[in-house]
Amino acid sequence: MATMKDVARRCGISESTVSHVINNTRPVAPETRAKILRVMGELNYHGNAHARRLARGHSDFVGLVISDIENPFYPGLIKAFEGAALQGGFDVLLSTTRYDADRAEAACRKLIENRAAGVAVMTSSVDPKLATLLSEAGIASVFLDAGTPGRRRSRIRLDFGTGARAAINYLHNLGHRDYALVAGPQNRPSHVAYRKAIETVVRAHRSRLLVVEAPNTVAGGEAGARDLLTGGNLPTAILCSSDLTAIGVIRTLRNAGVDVPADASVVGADDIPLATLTSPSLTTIRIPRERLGQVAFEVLHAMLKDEKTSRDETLETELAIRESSAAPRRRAKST
Amino acid sequence: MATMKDVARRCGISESTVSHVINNTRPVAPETRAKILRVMGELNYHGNAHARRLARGHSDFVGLVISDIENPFYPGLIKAFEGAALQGGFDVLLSTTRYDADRAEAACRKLIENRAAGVAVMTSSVDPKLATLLSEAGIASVFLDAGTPGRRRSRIRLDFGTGARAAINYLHNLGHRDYALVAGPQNRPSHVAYRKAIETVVRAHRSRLLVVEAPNTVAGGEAGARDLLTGGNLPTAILCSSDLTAIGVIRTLRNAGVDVPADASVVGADDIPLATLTSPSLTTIRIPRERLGQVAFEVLHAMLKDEKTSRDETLETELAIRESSAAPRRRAKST
DNA sequence: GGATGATACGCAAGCGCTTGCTACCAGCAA
DNA sequence: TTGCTGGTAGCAAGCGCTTGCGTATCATCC
Repeated sequence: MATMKDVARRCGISESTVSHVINNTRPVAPETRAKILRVMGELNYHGNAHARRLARGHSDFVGLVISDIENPFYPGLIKAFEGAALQGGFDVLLSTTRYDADRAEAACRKLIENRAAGVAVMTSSVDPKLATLLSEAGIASVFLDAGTPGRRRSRIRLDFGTGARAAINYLHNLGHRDYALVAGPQNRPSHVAYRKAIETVVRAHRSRLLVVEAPNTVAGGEAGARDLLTGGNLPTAILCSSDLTAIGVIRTLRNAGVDVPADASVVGADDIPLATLTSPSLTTIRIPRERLGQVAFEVLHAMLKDEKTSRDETLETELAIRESSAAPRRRAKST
Repeated sequence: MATMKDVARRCGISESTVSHVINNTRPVAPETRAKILRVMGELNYHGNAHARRLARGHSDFVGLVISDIENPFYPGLIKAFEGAALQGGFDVLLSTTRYDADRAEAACRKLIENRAAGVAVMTSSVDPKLATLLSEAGIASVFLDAGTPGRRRSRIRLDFGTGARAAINYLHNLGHRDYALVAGPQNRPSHVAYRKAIETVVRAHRSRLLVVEAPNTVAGGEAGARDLLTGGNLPTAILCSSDLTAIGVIRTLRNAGVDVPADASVVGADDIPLATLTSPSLTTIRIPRERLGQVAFEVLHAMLKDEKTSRDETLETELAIRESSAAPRRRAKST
């Protein structure tokens, strides 16, 4: 494969001029430039990114670490992050952890070895070790709902409170007083935060809240719903840790002869694309994943421009009202 | 950031020995090795991937080019490809084209500049230019349903025939004789192939087939269904170019008072994850996307091991039977 | 007519690693 | 003693590019 030296030789000029033409980094006589460009075509020259990055001493990579690309929450986030990165002149290096701490660490090491300019860790739970690892390598990083901002390290938090308040207010106005929460695994910070938000708001409304815990999947939702059904006295409104859980809940309720939303309202979380496609479509607490991806990059970018910067952003969740919620049949519509 | 030279100096030995310890590429005395390892820890040393790749003259990157990560067809493919690549000791560089030819070309250039060992182009349509570009750069490549295999270039084809035959046989046995196809945009090779497969099989059964064309989306399915409804005499079985289309079709039919599957059976294509989650869940012609991802890497891998190799694989589609199909109500169950 | 700026380019020292070649030192057989 | 061999490790030439510094040329201006 042709190198810059080949091009230079064939043009009868020095490598540096070729380099300057390629990078537009100092003026070059039009004829010289034209000749270089022509010869580059003739030799089918393609720059060597490794050599360039080595010589420059830094790369244009930003890392994005996620849990699992098959989790419908991520594609939108990735797309937004990638879009912002591309626009900012960066390439993204994507790593998946599959919810495995070792893989997460390996991913970070890989990013360090690639001298990524910055790394966004958007996994559902993060080992604090990672933050240290990246910090010690002097790489700017941003974490989702984890760690504390500091030197070259930022954080983005999801405020479940806004969405939770909107949801409970909405349900309350419909006449609901009796809630259940199918909470996700309580070893994931986001699920803890979500649960806490719901509990706080429900308590403020002096309503009842029954909490069951279940994996963050359709099957988990089914299991959670079975738990609720066997408990007797099904709450009229069921909040879920994710949309997948909500789908499982709805399916199980319907199979048990419970109509959704007439007998029970079900509210999901995330607002994954499929939430609009199910029937009934899902009322859900929306996590702004596109915004999250975009902000993640912006935060990194800001940290790159100013070494001292560190940010602590908060993104609000909101309620998307669709068909899976309605006024309860069992209960009167006033306090 | 500490370099190999720093480590070597601090150990009082040469760089080459450090390198050999890191790569396990020649025996080193145990004490020396231990010392090096210790010092690497002390200095917080992380190898420089750029320098390594430059020195080695090749990278361990394989490229994966896809259309749009938000298309639910891709995540499973990506995951399988990545899994296989990781196992094979490669890192994957993911690029998305957003269905844009310019971006596709830019992606390939980027991969060339990164001296990717191989590139899998799994976009829904590919510009032949890309194949040339990669070939001329001497990079092994594999394309989905495009181009012809050749020097350092392979192909994977989807055989829609198997799935189409299974679907029509199944529907025929249920008593269907009157079909519609909501075909995707006929400028995409895969949609052309799919349509052709369906047409061939239906003709062999001497049944009727009405074809309408619509975008490959939920909205497209809705439009397609409206076309069918206004045509009067709705066919009893409707095949769709994708699962999203099928969802749109079902939704529109139901809104028009047509019961699925009692009045009309609807069959999707792809078998995206959500196909099991809708109600009714989707009978669909399954594209083995995990297998596709895995085979794509294997084909590349084979080409890397043997420069002369070129492969032409065919992957069969199959029928996944779920709730959106049943015997037609309108028509007797015999010929 | 020499000083002065532009303008256009070459030189060469890296960037941090890999790797073929060579060197040294036992230990041992001839 | 000489010559091998096996175990260790150093030397130095790259890999292909970037970039600070320096130089040559030439029109311009008192």
